[in-house]
Amino acid sequence: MNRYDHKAIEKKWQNIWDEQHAFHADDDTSKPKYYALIEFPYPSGQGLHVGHPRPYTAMDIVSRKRRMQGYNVLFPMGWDAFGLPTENYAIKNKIHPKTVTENNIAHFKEQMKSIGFSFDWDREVNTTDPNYYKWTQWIFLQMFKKGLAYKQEMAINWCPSCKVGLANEEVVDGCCERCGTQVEHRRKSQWMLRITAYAQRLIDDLEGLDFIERVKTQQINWIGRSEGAEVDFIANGQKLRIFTTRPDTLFGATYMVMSPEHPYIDDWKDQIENFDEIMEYRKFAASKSDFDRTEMAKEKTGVEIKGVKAINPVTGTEIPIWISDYVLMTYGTGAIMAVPGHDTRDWEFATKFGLPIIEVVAGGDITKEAFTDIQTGTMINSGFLDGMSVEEAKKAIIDWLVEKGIGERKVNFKLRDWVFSRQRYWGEPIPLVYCEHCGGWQALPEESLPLVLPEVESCEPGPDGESPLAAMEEWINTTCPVCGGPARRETDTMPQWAGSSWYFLRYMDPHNDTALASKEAMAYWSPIDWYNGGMEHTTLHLLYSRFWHKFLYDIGVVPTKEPYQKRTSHGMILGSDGQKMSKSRGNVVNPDEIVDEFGADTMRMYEMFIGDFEKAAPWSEQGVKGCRRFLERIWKMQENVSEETGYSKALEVSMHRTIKKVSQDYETLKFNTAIAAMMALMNEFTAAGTVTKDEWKTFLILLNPVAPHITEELWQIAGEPGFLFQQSWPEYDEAKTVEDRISIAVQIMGKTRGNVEIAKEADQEEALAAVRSDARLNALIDGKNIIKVVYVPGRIINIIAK
RNA sequence: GCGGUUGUGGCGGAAUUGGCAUACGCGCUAGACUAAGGAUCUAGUGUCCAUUAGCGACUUGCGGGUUCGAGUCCCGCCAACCGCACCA
Repeated sequence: MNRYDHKAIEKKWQNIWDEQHAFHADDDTSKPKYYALIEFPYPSGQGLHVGHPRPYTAMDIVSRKRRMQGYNVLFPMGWDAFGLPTENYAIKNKIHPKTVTENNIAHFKEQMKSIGFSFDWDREVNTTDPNYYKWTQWIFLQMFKKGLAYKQEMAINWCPSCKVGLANEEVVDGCCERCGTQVEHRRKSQWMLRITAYAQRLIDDLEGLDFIERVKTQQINWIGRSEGAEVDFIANGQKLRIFTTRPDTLFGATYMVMSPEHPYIDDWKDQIENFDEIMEYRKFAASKSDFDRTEMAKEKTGVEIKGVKAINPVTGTEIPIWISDYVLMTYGTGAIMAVPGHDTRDWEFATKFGLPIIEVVAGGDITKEAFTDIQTGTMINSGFLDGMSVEEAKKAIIDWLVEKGIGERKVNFKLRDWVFSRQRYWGEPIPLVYCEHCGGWQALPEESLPLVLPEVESCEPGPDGESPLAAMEEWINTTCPVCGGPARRETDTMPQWAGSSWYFLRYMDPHNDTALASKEAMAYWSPIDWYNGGMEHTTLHLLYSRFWHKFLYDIGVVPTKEPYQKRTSHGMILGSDGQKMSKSRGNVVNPDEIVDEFGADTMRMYEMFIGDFEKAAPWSEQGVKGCRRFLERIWKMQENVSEETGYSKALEVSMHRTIKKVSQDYETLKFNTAIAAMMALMNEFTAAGTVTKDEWKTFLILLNPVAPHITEELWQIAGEPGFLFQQSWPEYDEAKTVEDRISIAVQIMGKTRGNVEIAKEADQEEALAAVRSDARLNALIDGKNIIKVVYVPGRIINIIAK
């Protein structure tokens, strides 16, 4: 027996798989299909991180198992390669981002190959490839044509020193990450995608999908549907519309609050007595993010608008109008009615500024805090609503508002439209031109796609924060596709999210140049059977891609309403100090070193054994060694395989039980317990001293998805024909998963006092008899009156005796 | 703050979903083999008490409750982690 030389073995099998295109998915419609997907990575300069292989190995296990179960499996890989870090790296090192991307991809690919994933490399996609982003642009154009893409003024983070727009991530404590300058908000006209038009469907269609619950609830909460009403107040003689979820409390509205950005403020400039103060506050609010502005714990700030008043439409009372940063222009109507008696934020605000608080729902003590309970309260001080429950009052007031023509029922969503413009180079060009003559934005003809990203000398943004493309006059100046006159190209690019919103469709038919994928390929492969990814993508990528897919469904491009049938999520791998791995903490583990020293199979196994797949787990070098030891013991076991066939009597139950356990655990993300079960079986093999050929073969097949190289090698050494990865998944016999005689726990008065061995199908009488025949246990109940016996077959017998 | 989640030995974690808490692995202790062991094998290993011995007591973040029986269900606390819309 040779020693276990992981390097030679792994290289050997990886080459064989490559040469044979062993994991290529045919469009073979005679077999049932299985589409397993993991989120394609952003190929960063740091290379693969030990966190990446965790989900990849998990879905690789599922894919390898499915192939053995007779499925035609699509398990693809690609690159989500546009984005900010590449561009910043390119600027800093004066290398073209395309070159940076190519290098990073080559590195990632080599690393992935060394881990032995069964990806179908013939279907690799790359979002920065013009043949790919041609279709990203095509989808955008369809959205534009359907009115789902529109331009709007939006605030962006602006570093006045670097003269560049910043991503939220590049803003640390309100300052620029690179130079530390205080970040300002600038308004800029941006392309937006109307995801809000799909808000209700994005909630409704979750039903029937096999997504883990926390993903569903997180998406539902993010979309944030709330039912309420819009009501017109009269402010400074004109209608000022507000949204409220508590129209029942209208009688308690003692003042109004507007967002500092509300356009009425400018309209009222001449009436407002303290306009300068208002403008100052607006500037102050603009320096903060929405996140900071809405933070509950912070001290409330605000300014009263002097010189203008509002009228409460139900009481006719004149009330003051304030501005405050906690009211956002992006939610509702940008103005609220404040009911300090029954809203926590309003209560704090009113208390701080000495505004009146009126109780309109009885049941709490509004001198101490706002009473917000909607179940138990009764309406008071509310005219015709008095005596009603909150629920009844909501209906009654909305009917009243509708009748008077000053309000209506309204459903609002927290979800906001998607800011789709970036003033950056390394992204898909937006295929639109602006034509003065035609008076607006015009779509490029579809035949002219892709609109290729022009070569630039430098991808640094322009002096006013415009896209680097804005400096390319030759490229910008073009002709209008409608009138043929002069027109200018859009210089903003798309965000990285664009390419990742439909990549799973491209895998179905990656080389098609007449459609994003053929109808046949999509009909066969849709939907994705299992998509695993990080929880951090739940409310952005996962939601964005569902939105795009629904749009494509509406225009008849894709065959299903939803892209993903099943969604699961993995936990993060932390550094050995329990902290998130990061260069600055110095706790990053490089997978190459693990593969080199211990082997890919060891690393794959350790990443699956490290803990609950869905939870974060800290890396441990000792744990890696433990897995390596297990593989060494398996390697040695090859010497103890007999010529006998079938399962031996001594191991029969364990074999069936382990097949059952491992088969189930691979389906339910319990990879750690599947491996534990195989370790336990291996311990039994060791204790038995020898195993039959069939026991060995079954064991190798079960382990193959986790450790594909060593098992394939051992299969060959055992002289078995064919490749291991082409074998059939083993079956088990349920009846043979339990011993004939089993041990059950005996409790007396609820305390565990011992065990008795009984037949597996024994009834309560027999179980009790067994307890009686055990002298020690019997002594505890002898002479006592048995009041109650609880017998759970196969588990426990509990005897209550006095 | 809002939303999502987690809390079990020295460590990673397991527990058929209300039924023998601590499977499996790591670490540790002792022994074997050895020139050597940071290799391998064997045995032991929750805490406390007792030790000629156990039918002993306690234990799943903290405090209550339901139940024959609670890590699991209910109520109230505490702590930690993830996301928050231009990172991917």
